[in-house]
Amino acid sequence: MATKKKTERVTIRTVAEDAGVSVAAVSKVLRSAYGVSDALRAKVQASMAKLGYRPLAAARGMRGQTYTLGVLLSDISNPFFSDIMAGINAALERTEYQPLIGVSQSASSIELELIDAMQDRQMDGLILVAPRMKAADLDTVATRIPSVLIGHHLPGATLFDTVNDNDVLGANLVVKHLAGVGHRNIVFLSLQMPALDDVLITTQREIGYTTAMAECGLARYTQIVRADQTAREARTLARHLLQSRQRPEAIFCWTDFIALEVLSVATELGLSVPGDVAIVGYDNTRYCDMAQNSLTSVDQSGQLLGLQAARLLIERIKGREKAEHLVLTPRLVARSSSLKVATSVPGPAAA
Amino acid sequence: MATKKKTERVTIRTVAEDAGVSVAAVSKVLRSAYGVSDALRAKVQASMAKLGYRPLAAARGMRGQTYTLGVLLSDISNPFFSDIMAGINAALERTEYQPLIGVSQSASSIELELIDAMQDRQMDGLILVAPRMKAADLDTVATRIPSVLIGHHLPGATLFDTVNDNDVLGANLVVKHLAGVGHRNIVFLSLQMPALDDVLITTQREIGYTTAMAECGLARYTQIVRADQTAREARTLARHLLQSRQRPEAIFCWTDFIALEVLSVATELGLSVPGDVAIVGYDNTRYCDMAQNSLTSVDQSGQLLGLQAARLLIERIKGREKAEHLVLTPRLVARSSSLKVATSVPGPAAA
DNA sequence: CGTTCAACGTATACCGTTCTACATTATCGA
DNA sequence: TCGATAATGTAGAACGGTATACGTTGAACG
Repeated sequence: MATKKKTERVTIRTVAEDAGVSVAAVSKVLRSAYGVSDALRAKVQASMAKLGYRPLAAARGMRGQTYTLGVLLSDISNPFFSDIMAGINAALERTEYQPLIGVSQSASSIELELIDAMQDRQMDGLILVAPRMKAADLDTVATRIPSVLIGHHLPGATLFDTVNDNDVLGANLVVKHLAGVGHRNIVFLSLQMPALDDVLITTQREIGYTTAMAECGLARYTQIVRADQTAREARTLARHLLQSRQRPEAIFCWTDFIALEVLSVATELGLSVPGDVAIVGYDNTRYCDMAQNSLTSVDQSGQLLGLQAARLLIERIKGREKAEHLVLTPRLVARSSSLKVATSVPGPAAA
Repeated sequence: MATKKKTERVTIRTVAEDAGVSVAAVSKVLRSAYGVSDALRAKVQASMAKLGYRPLAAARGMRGQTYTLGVLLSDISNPFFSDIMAGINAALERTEYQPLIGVSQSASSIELELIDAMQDRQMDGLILVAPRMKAADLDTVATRIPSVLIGHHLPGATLFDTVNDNDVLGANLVVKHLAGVGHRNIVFLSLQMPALDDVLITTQREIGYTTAMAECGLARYTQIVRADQTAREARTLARHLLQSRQRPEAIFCWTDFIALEVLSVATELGLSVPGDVAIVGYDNTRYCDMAQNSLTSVDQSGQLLGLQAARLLIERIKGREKAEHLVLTPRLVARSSSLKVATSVPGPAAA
């Protein structure tokens, strides 16, 4: 009982001593490595349980793995990301891996710092959600740490895996739906980007929008406007659009949060939705289904995206070299914000 | 140039060699420890910059600090938490500390696992946001790792600091406001808890509600109903309340998200808000200000809470022993969801 | 009955820091 | 000029794991 020092930490050595085996044997059990008899394993596990031993991640990190995965989110306030996290957590539930989140606040400089920080902390793998950093930086990162990207279209990438929803199709569905209920002057409210880049989901959605408009014979109505992430700028832009002489018949927003702001501005201006203007969002977050919003949106199961990303990452950590690129299929959820007139047939309410 | 091994990692030794000093000297510079001349510091820093040296957290963790702080969130989908994170990030901006988030999904078992995981990873400090774990477990954690709790009322705690908003006052403001515009039958929609415990913010709000009702002479109208975190249960309960014979004149919800669900149900039932029923939320998240919601709420500056918590944590890591307990003051933001009749004077819209 | 070889264990170098204990100079007052 | 003291720098032992390189068995085989 009375050991010399007080509050002695339980290390692999303590366990070895208690079980009457070597340190290496304990380590083998821990890593479920080759060359351990059932008897020995049992003995060691008994000792570990008895002593309440927990391996120290820092020490493991010095030579092997840390069993920690880094998740890079640009902004936790977007409820879509919480779906992704739920999927990641579900996938890692029964594994030894622990996901830890870093928030980049949508700034590419912070993004890089954060990734460096994760690298310094010897993370075994990275899940990057809609990163904004340069392609070259991304490659650098991916060569050092197994990485999976969500919301980054680069099917030719060899250094990392990607998991995406088909954003071109998603935007396509929206335009077809709006055109189907008779709208022609459909504006796409997109995200302000430093440069148009095919890897970005917003660019993909712009492509889907433009293509679909052409396919519907509405090419001459094609109009893309862009605002940054802030509610403020989206509102200014929305106000401008809604008060202009030829007010759009429908505004399709790149993400739900922006659509909700547009809905707010329309309401303030005394416009009826969808009577005066139809509004559509993207991501089908929980707010869409609330009756005061009843926002048509595109469902892209964030949960599934997260789950698959985590699965791919584990595979990659375990040694897979060949890149995989998953593309899931979106689904339109029509609600009353986009139906033509008072023929409004709202989708079934939740609960 | 051509060293033996390829892609040699830049360690403290590489730097020492390059600068022509000892390893210990470099370490001293890193830690800005005592006994370094300006000349030496300059030399070392030049080498570090030249070689792009970054200290390995795992190695530091073996001996000293990891410069990593753990943030425990129950659920990232609540936008209030993103405000808290923004505050934490702001406070740590210019420091060496890196915050990493773990999500417990509101389950106290996961909560404990997560804290163990953070402990295994040698986090220097913990910020726990509205934890659900038992007091004893909390004490155990706090004795091992410097901890600050947000949204946990325990002004007598000696092992950790707390940062809170005055929830009793917040609920008080709401009741006074509602009573002021003539409501009497005010129901409080609270959170289902395993047991009533004064440390919980919801209990505090219940107390504030009950007290204020009594103070307003409305004791006989006092009614508290409780639902769990899910939208489903909140909706069921809301439907029940709104369809009952004596429908409440006002429903005060413990958090915005629930209030928005209640608003949704009310809208579905064809009730006018605030004409038929007033609705009030808590946290003043971004959704409150949207015109379709225009939800009266209590602002408790999550940003400030996060900022203060991070500040206190750093102090504690640096050695402060005496516990500090901050209580901030909430502010009511009245919007049209709670005004008596068509005299509705909506608050100024954003932007 | 020797040889081979898989199965099981062990000893120990090593990972990249921190930090104590100590060595070597300057600085300076008497 | 001589300690005494402060200032600066170094050597090297930890920290707690991992994983390589071996040593020892015992069973199977020819």
